[in-house]
Amino acid sequence: MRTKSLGDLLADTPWVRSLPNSVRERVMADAYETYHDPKDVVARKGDVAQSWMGVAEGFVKASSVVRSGKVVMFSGLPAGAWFGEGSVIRRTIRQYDIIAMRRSRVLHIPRATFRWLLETNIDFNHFIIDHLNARLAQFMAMTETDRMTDPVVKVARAISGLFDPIIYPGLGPLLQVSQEELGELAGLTRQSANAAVKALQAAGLVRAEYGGLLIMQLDALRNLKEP
DNA sequence: ACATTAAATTCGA
DNA sequence: TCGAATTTAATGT
Repeated sequence: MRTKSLGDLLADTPWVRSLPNSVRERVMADAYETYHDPKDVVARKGDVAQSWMGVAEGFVKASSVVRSGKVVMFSGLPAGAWFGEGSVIRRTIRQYDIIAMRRSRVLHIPRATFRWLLETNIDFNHFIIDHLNARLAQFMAMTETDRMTDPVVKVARAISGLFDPIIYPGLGPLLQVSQEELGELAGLTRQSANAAVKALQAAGLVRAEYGGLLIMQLDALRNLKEP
């Protein structure tokens, strides 16, 4: 796999691009990266947050294990996603486990640098506000979807939620998420997720591939309503 | 839960 | 380094 340098990756990141040169230099100097194999814990629930993180390559998830032992995935984080600002802003511990779902490369902006950006740069503040706002909307939609919709709509929302242009910019049309993972994301068993994928395929909205989905009609997935 | 198929990895030349 | 054999992962029912 061909890999870009840390500097190139940062230079291609939207919020970094909007920074003035002098500021960008410090960000580049302070940033570091980590690599993770599937199932690796990137950050553990309960740890003190040391950095704000971005997925450069791969796919990670934010999840929690509830008492029954069941895994609840709050959010799938594809390449391009930046996350964990909550714990960094509030100087508190992480609320979720961050786990790599496949081989992943994660960029880190140290807490001090992040806070300095927040305190000194207006453009960065705008970015963070938009980001938090988009995420809030996403979680509100998720709550709503959670209670009232049938499995096919749940899965459609889970998929389209991964393509939010503000939170996850620049994703290609093929989503490498297994049906098992899709089930975790949508709060369904793999079996129901499988049935839902079939239904979406029959409707021509996605194509099922081994280990992933080809997204055919993103808007239709977003707008899908209960039957 | 089980059977089938795809992909990834190992192993022998 | 090639391809067959084995193991692991994902899917369909």
